[in-house]
Amino acid sequence: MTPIVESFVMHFGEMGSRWGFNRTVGQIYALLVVSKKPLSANDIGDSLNISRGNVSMGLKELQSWRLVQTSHIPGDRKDYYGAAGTIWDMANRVLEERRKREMDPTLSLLRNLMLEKANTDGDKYAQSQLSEIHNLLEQIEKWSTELQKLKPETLQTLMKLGNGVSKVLEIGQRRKSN
Amino acid sequence: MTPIVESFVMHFGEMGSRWGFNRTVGQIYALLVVSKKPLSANDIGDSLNISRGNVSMGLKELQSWRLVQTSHIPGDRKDYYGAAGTIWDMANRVLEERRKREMDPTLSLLRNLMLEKANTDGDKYAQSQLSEIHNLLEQIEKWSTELQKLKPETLQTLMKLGNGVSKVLEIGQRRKSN
DNA sequence: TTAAAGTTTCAGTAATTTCTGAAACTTTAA
DNA sequence: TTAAAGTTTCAGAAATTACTGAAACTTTAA
Repeated sequence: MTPIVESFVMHFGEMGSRWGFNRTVGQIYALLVVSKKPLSANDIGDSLNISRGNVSMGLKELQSWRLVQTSHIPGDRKDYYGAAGTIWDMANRVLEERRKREMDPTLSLLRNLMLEKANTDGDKYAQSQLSEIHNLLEQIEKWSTELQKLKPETLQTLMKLGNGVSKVLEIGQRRKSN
Repeated sequence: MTPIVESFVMHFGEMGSRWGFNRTVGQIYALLVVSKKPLSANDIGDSLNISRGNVSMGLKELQSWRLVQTSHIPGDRKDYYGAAGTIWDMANRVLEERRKREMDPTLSLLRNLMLEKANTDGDKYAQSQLSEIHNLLEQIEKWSTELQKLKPETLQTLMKLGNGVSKVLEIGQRRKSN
């Protein structure tokens, strides 16, 4: 690894835990992203100095995130791995996976708790708070799911619009009420 | 704690690490959110069965996220803690803090690496990938910052619009080109 | 069908993160 | 000014999470 690649890979490793995967997984993915040609599991282990078993676990995890692609070389039984899709796809996958892990379990718990009978005054207050959180989370979840369905270009337009979005919204509102 | 409150608190503890803080911090915050009246550090420690020191650390952390509010009772020296702001504020704080922790360090590293001289062909490819990631992150960062500046109502309108946003955008586009 | 090449699993070890509890420090009523 | 009440800090213990390396398993060319 050249110094540039190495800093990038190490950084992704350190950030990994914040992004929802462990160090090794982050390093492997980073390495694949900056490698022009696909790498074998052994190549990866050698570059990163991690055990063969760990490489295998990491690749499995990345596959579950649909972030790697395998390819083959004729006459060679080895699997070769590369980063799947565009950077854009990557961001989508990460968001999606995080939604699943960070929001879905909470939404489901909140739904259950909202159905429980509140016996005390305290419980009534608690449930009202729970329901607020539930509504907010649900709205965010719905919205992010729908954003992901937009064509990347539309999303880019929207993002570039930034603050200006309120102006466009006003126009839309006006049209509606006319 | 009633069973409802307890499940909620425990769940927030478990989710904590995914949301960027540790178990205790999650539990404390959850407890404050569902408590009508502010609680003293001792109340919190007793309810959650965690050490006094740990409560103090947790509250400090929550304060750095600007998620708690202190209040006082006349003739009582103790600090009393409650959840700060609305649920909406909470979501904003969490997003903001996570942006800081999850994106800013990476953006800054990428900027540096893009300035490095690429000596090899591999490095050139790596840098081109880095720059793609950089651009995407920067766009997301800018956008999310601007979204946060919108009035909650505007944001709600936008969220409710969901997929329909593309229609409104088209209208906006048309107006522009006319 | 065999064996070489590759992949996966898993028990034990290492590293990291979190928590405790005691001690130090701070504040204020008397 | 004192001491009681409250708060903070921090070194070490406990719990959690990640990693290694060896062994088991799978695949396929010959």
